[in-house]
Amino acid sequence: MSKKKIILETALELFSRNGYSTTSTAKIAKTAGVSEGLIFKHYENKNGLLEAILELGKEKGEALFNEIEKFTEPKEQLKAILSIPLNIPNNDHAFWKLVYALKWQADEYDQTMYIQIKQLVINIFKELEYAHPELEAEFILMIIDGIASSILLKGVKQKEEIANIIFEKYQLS
Amino acid sequence: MSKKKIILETALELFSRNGYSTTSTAKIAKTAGVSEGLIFKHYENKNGLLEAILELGKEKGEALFNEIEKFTEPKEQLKAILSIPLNIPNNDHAFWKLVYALKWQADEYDQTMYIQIKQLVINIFKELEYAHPELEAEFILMIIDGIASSILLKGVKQKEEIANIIFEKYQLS
DNA sequence: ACATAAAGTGAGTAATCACTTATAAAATTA
DNA sequence: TAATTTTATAAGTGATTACTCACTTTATGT
Repeated sequence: MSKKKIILETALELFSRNGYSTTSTAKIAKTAGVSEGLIFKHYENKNGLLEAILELGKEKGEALFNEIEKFTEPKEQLKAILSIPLNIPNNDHAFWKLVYALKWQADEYDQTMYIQIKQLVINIFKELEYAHPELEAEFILMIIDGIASSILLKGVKQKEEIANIIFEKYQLS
Repeated sequence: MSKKKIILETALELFSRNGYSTTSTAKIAKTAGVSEGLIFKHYENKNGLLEAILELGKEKGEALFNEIEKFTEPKEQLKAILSIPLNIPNNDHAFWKLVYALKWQADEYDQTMYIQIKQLVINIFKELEYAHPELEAEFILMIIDGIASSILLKGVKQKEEIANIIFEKYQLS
């Protein structure tokens, strides 16, 4: 693995575990086993390093989105969406924890992914002829965020059982 | 208001808006209109200042808890619990935003409030003869966290309508 | 009124911050 | 193989960090 990649992965790990602002470039360099200057050769500044990490994660989000659109039945799509936080791969754990933590720090954060998936959920509820598709979509995205937060922070043991409870409430089982 | 109190309120505001670690004691002093040294006279260090803020908020949590226990009917208690995030007073907004942000930074965070309220919800679901009271309790606390996060970060316009959607799903309306 | 304590200040402190620069080693190209 | 570019380092830079210290002002109790 190139030193450039090592820097990125080390930074992701440290940002995720200890927070962006409390992680110094000196710490990243030492942990990654490179000189501090190299960080600024490859990524022009600390924020550039963060953006490179987030850019890499965008592909993960889009892959997720495409996966859902494969399903034709709205109920199946809804099941897939509700299952997203329950199926976060261990590899992506650090990335999503960082994303969720950043929400609370930055003044503005990227909502394109949120808007995209919300529209998808609205359409699903329209097809299912719910009375208030927009509200139901907003609500379900809150639930998903709640589940994701719980998993990322505390770890949830009984993922299957939690999934069943949601599926029952939306008559998807 | 005493300068000690002004420091505390200024710090709460800045910690909440810009994050704990990115808020310097110099910035707090300047914003509060006091000398930087005074911060350390009243609160032994920066972390002590944070703890004083959180300590003050604990009472708010306990007051909330007592308010719920006043209800005798389990369904009414559940309604009250689900309404918590929807009824956060504007005054407490900064405090709760800080608490939620800190969850993602600190290695460990105080879970006593969570455990307390979880037990309350478990008992409610037992009384309502749900099949899996513990799981249902865990799930509903995830929902509450999701709603709270959404309100604190984005602000939710249609709080009433969101409340109705949840109440319908739990047959509380 | 006087002594003691508490509140408050402003100029320090060493350490750490993100970032730069000069220079060397390694890889690539001609 | 020689020239050139890329990768990497080590030792800096000024600015900012949390915190201290010597000192003054204000309040309090007898």
